[in-house]
This record gives sequence, structure tokens and C-alpha cells, in this order.
Amino acid sequence: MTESELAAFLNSSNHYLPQISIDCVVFGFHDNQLKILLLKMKGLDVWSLPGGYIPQDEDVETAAMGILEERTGLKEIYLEQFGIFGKKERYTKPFMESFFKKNNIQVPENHWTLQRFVSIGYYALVDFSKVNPTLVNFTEDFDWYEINKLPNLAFDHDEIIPKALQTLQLMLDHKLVGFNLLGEVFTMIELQSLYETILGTKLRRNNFQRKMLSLGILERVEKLYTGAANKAPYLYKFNDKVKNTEH
Amino acid sequence: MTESELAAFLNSSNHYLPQISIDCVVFGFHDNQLKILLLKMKGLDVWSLPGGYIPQDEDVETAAMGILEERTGLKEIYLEQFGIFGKKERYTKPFMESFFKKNNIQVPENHWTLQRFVSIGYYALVDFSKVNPTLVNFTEDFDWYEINKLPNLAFDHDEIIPKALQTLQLMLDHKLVGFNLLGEVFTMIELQSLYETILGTKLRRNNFQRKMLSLGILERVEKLYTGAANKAPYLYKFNDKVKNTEH
DNA sequence: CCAAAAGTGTTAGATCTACACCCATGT
DNA sequence: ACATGGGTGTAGATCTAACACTTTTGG
Repeated sequence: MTESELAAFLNSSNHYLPQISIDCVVFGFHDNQLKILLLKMKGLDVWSLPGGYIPQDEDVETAAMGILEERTGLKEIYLEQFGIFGKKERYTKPFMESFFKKNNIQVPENHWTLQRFVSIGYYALVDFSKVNPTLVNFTEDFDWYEINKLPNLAFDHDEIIPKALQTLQLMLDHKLVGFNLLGEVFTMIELQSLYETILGTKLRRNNFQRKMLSLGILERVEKLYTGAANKAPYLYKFNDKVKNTEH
Repeated sequence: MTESELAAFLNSSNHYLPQISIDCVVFGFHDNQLKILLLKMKGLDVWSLPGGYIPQDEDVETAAMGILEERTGLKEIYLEQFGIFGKKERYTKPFMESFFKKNNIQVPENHWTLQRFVSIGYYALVDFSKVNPTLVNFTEDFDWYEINKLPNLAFDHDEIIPKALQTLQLMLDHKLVGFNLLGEVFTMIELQSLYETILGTKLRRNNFQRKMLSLGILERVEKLYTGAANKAPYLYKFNDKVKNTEH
């Protein structure tokens, strides 16, 4: 972000809906672990969820998509609104002030970013392997964190994440949400451990496989030869029924 | 609302969060029908959901509670946030203008109520028999409407209501949400037809009863003698297990 | 041939479904 | 006595959980 872009942003109060922000919990699945994408702001020692503001001329959902696309490089991400965080004392002020100070940015006392903000929570499910996070704006670093090994978090983000996970767990029964987190093809074990990490429970290999196959949504592709001294697992992909379903 | 209260409200732009509103879908159950509380504004021929704005010094949820309490006279209502309605062209402007005109209220061209609004959707479950709706502000009339016999609705309220119902249907499996809609005691048939109307399906009397009783949450009270020439049904109430659960 | 992991069979138990039956109530 | 609607029993189907077994792979 250049000097002039920064200045434009700081003066852009009337470009965005005031006192509303968006926070996105981006779930990815890697190494049989459910992970969340977090960002670190320049000069601060806390991590935060990818978030942003809503342009006056954009739908809320479009804005959320935009934030994610900018951060992950992905289009057509699965998004779901799961909660709103609107406590009256919910200010990002201390955080923003210390950020401005560390980076020697001068802003007026009553700057628009220092007000009370109501945040709309979205969670996103992404194919980990396709994500190509970009460092935009004041972001200094990003990383994927395991859901139960989170670092020091900004604001109330430690409340937002559990609520997102809880909603995802609920949805897993109803919607066929899983495949947004996997690549084109995957083994049954991968699918199983995805379910296990989301739900936080162990499942039985044989019964899980039967259940999934009985849904009639999986299609066997070729086998996967890993070089291991054991039977090669089949690769599966979701079939057309699923792709055409609204999920 | 007196003249001075009206003036105060119209000038209260900095008292509320700008461009955010709340809409509440209030479900009640009466005559074996699932109903929604709707309001009619003075001079207009459309019905709308109870809604309002969020004071700067109130939590969002508190504001929603306040709106409901003012409208229904009930405290401690079950509330759940179910969606965000944030299309960029979501203005209440035409509605408000025609309302102001009909009531001979002068407001400036750029009045704060005429902007784009993002609405936060809450649904509420109330005990129909305890509701005592009050006509506040510019409300001329209120009525309970069956979910599938709705009148002409304002704005996008015809999108909001189905989303609320859909969420309620989902929740019915997971949370023990039903009893917020019933009185202290009720018959099994009442509970059953509540489930039937929410889910939109017919259930079997005997199996439903068994299932509910097996949950261990119901307590038999006395019988209900209606004077009908048949066996008197038991009345039930939810037991302490349920009351202490967060639902 | 063996170890390791994938895939399939099978059986007891639980749950769900549909039908039948019994019970209480006022006329 | 009987019509009406509430409450319970039960057999078959279906789903689930837990176990054992077979198959494939590379060393």
C-alpha cells in the first residue's frame, strides 16, 4: 500500500458503511488438521481474522467475498454468515491506535476507524492447496493455525472463532459442506479425518465409508499409489449430483 | 408518540448506529397455527416486521430485545440471529417517504432514515397467550398472520420471513426450541401440531408421543377435561432439566 | 511371506414405522 | 352402550455399532 493509497483509505469514511465491519473465519484442511487463516498486522504482536469494511455501493456478501478474494486469491468461495458481534463496548480503538502509533500514522482523535463497530461474522471453506494468500494493506504476515493451537488474538476474535466452528459443526449434518475443504480428489481416509477434526470425535473407518458411499455422491476415480507397503486407497471425487446442488 | 417525541426521533441520527437496522420475525402458536406478528404503519397499506435501530450505547442483542419488549410486552424472549440482509440497493427510502408524506411530516432530503440500511434478522419465539402487543410510534395496527397467508409486505420482508422459518426448522432438531412457543402446560397433541406446522409435515401420533417422552424432558401434570366425549388428555410441562439448559 | 493399511461381511442392538389394540369420557 | 379421541403394545424394517475377515501393496 502506497502512501497515497493509505491517505485515501484513512479519508474514506464516507466510502464505507460506518460502524459496520466484516470478519471472516477461513477454514482450511491440511495435514489432517482443520486450520484457520490468520493475519498479523505490522508492528503488532497479535493475530487477527481477515476482515474489512463494506463499501456503500456493494452488497454485504459481495464485500465479504471481496475481502476473501483479496486475501486468498480464490474466487467462488463457500461463505456462510454465522453470527454478529455487537456488544456496545466493542471498539477496535486501542488496537487501531497502537497500530497507528507503531507505524507513525497520524489520525485525528475521532477518526472513523476508532468508533464502535458491529461486526458481521462469515465463515469460509476453502481448498487449502489452492489458497495463495497475499499480503495486502498493513498485513505483515499470515499463517494457518490449528483450531486448538491459536496464537494471541485481537479484539474478540477468540469469541468469534468458536462460534464459527460451532456453526460449521451444525451444518455438517445438514449440508454437504465437506467438499469445499478438499481438493478435486481425495481418499476416504482424508474425508474421514476431515469429519473427525470438524466434529472433534473419532469415527469408525468401516462404518464411515459405508455411510458416505451410501449417500450416492461419491465417485471412485483411480487408485493412489503412495509407495507405501499396503493396499492403495481409491481416490474419490464428488459426482455431478453434488455439484449442481446448492450447498 | 407526541409531537416533541417525533421531532426528537427525527433528529436522533447520532443516537443510533447509522445504516443498520434490526428486523424481528416474531413467531407465535395459536389455534394450531404458526403465526407471525406484523405491524401496519399509519397511512400505508403494507405490513412490516417489528424493527428498529440500535442505540449507540446498547448491545445489538439488547436493542433487539428492547424492540420486542416494547412491541409485545414480554421480557426474556427467546431470540436468535438468523441472517443479514445487506443488498446494496436495500433502501427503505420509498417506503419512508410515502409514510412521511401521508402523515405530513417534513424531513430533509438526506434524512438519516432514507439511507441504505443493512438489516440484522432476529427471530423470536413467544408464548402467544402472553403477548400483549402495544401500538407504539407510528404503528396503526398489528395482527398475527399465518405463515402461509401473509399480507402485502414492506421492503424485502417477504425474503426475510422464509429465511427465518428455514432457520427455525433447522434448529428444531438440535435445540429444544419448541417450548418457547407454548404455555406453561400443554397437551401432547398441541406439541405435536406445533412440530407439524413448523416442519410442514404430518407426524404419527403414537410415535411422536413415544419419542418426546423418551427424551425425558416432559413431566405429566393433571388431565385436561374439556367436556368432550372422549378420554381426557394429560397436560405436560417441561421439567427442570430443560429450564436450566441453554436453549 | 509378512506387515500395514484399505476394503468388505456380518451380526446384535437400537431406532423407526406402521398397524392394532386398549382406555377414558360424555351423551 | 357407543362414538370419539388419548394412550400403549408390538412386529417388521431400517439404521447403527462393533467385531472379524479378506485384499492389496512394497519390502
